[in-house]
Amino acid sequence: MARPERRTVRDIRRGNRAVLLHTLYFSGPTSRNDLTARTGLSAATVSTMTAGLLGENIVVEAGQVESDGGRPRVLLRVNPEYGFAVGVDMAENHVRVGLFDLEMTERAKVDYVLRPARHDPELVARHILAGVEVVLSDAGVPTEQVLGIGVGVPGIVEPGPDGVIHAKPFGWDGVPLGALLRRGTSLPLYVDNGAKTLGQAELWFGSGRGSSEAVIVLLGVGVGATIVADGTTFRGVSNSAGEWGHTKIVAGGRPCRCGGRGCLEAYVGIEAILDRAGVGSQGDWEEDLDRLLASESPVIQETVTYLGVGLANLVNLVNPEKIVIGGWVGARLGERLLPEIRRATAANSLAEPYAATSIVLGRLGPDAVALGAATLVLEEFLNTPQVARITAAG
Amino acid sequence: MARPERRTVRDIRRGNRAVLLHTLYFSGPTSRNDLTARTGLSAATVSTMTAGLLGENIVVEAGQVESDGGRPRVLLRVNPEYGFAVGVDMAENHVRVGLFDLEMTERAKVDYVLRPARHDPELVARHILAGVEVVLSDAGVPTEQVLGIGVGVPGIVEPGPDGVIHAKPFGWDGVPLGALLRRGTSLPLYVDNGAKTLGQAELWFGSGRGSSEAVIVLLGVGVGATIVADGTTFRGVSNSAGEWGHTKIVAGGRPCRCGGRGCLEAYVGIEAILDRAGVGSQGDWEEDLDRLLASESPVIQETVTYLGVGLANLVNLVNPEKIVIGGWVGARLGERLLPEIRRATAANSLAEPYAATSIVLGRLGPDAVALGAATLVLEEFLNTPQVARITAAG
DNA sequence: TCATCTTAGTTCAGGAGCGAAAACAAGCGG
DNA sequence: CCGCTTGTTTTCGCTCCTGAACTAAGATGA
Repeated sequence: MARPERRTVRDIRRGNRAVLLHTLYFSGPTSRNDLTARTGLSAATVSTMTAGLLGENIVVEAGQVESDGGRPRVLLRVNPEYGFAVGVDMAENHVRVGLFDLEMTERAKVDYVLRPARHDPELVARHILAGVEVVLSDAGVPTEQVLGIGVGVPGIVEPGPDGVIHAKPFGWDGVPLGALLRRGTSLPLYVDNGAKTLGQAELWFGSGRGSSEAVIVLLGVGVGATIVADGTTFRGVSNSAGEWGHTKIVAGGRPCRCGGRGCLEAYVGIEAILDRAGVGSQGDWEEDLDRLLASESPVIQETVTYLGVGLANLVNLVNPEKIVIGGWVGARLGERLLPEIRRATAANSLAEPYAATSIVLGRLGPDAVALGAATLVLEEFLNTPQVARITAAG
Repeated sequence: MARPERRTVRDIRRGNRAVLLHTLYFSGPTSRNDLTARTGLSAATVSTMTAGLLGENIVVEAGQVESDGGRPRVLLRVNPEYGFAVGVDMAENHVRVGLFDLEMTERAKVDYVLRPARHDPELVARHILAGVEVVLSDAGVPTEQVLGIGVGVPGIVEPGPDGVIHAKPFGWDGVPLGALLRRGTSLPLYVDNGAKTLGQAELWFGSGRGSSEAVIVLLGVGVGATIVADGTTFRGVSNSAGEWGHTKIVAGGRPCRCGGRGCLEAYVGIEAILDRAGVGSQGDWEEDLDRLLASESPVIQETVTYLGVGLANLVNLVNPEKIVIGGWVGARLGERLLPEIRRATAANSLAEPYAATSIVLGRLGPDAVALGAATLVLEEFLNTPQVARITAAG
């Protein structure tokens, strides 16, 4: 049962401020006049509210545009330099730290290679904290201007302030990465599963843009998904919703590294694909996959079929408007096989939900995880724009 | 991306009124004093708001309770007779119409048997409309006091005002049942999938009570699910989310009546269970199932395993707090095999989400579909309590 | 019996919001 | 320089919620 919450008159203000900021952010330079139309707020409210935002330097003017014989419109936009967000992509073999302005333009970045089996939590945390220092000084951004740090990690992230991670293939079971990081910084921290941050990125800035019911799947070493319901990431009760890679598509089938059998990941994860093709996994996975795709191996068609089953299950269960295929394996497969993937999905879904879904490729490259992690910070900023933040600029 | 909506000061009133009504409804008789604590609203607001609700006869007094030496508390509750809701269960072989008061006590009901292959939409619509007449006159409730009619149907219901239904095994493809009904009544209509109305009933009044992240599965002739996210039924983009029965658990497996292969329903739907056991489906399904359960057939264990796979996929993908097993097949299986079902689910889920989920049996009997359909009306009433409804009583 | 205590519920003044409309601003055309 | 058009700000009235003062209603005990 839905349990609505009490509201007070101040919530209106906060809420409408968020509406205004969202609109301004996603519509780009907009006049006050346009804002009244787009938000449905009265001109009066837009006026006073924008005055406040301008005063706080959250919003800046962005030129004028002449109007049909009358007073020209003054364009406004979110000040991209009002604040910055750090996005961290912590993956199986590297830690990547990026600094983004509010328009999500990358201002600096730094990479650390993780030697296999060197996933010591302390070491990773040190890498991340060092990375933050580096990108800030490279870009000349003072810490006070950073709105927060988002971190995308493999595995399941418990809800709660400590950012506790469970990542089997990693050897992490209950590592409180958030707590480790908080020892080295007082900035707001957002730790989330990497598939979810990638999903967030594609949803806001990539192929998912504009959808409010969508699924973004990640095909890489691991297989995961972000389910978007009503415009926000669906997390379930303990933040692990979307573990698509370990749903079973062949009861009792191939063993999976999770310990189970018949998982989707045991068919369409990169290791599984190469293994099924009998390709030695000693070399470079990307090269191996490319060679396999270039060959006429029936394993390709099988992979497409299994992927179609997995996607069809999402179509039936989630009924999304859009499915975005992301991750580097997804990109390679999709590049050449998208029509076949669509056909395989159609063959395994119910007609009505399939007809309502469009299946597309992700648009963002390998940096999507870090970008999405930074987007967590942006999301918070747009939803609850501080009123009393002290700005250095201005 | 979440897109907040503009609010005006009047929305607060409406919203808080809904908060108050929800609290009153679900907490039963409650004093104003308690209401301030439970809702977080100030005593002043509760006072004026309840005065309004009392004046409109939506809320009535329900006795007093003495307080430790001071003025006794006056208890308030939603007036169960303020309005009534009709709930219709339209199934493969019957149409059942029930009249419920606001407390969801059944005041009258009537059944019509549908002869197989007599699913003429006009006929069904006539049954429903006749049924409404009958229950109203049986209970002596005038039409003006009816808040709406909810209808639970098999198959997929398109969003939109016409209640268009797609139900393959039924021979209905694009039947606008809502529009047909509207020709015979001007009451508000809510047409929804039967698995969803059952889910709604279990969520509000059955085993799902209090959960805001849950899945209610329906095991019967068909197999379906209601996914509850943030306290409300998750519908996807075209209202067909939750088609769990046709998700694939064995790629390329047994053929299903939907035309696909390897669907869950082709393993745990009643026809599939009996078929796999080699039981002739001529007799009564319920008897057949009971006999099968009493036997030592390995088909039972297989069924549990397949069901476990299906449930585990829900656990991994949805990460619910609770899974409620409903439907008559679900009840029979669960009665004897719940521990085995839990084990099978555990064996196929990731540890973290499984640990967060409790798997329980539904508590409502065979009338849950009709009750849930009526609950659609109730939900609307609680969320947007009319301000100017004309009441006969009072 | 009645003053006092305790808890419940109501009323009122004050502050915060929004919206409609009037006022003001800023170009354009003549 | 004067109207005209369009964009933005200000003014004013209304609604809402809240805290505090106030009233209501029973219990207690001298």
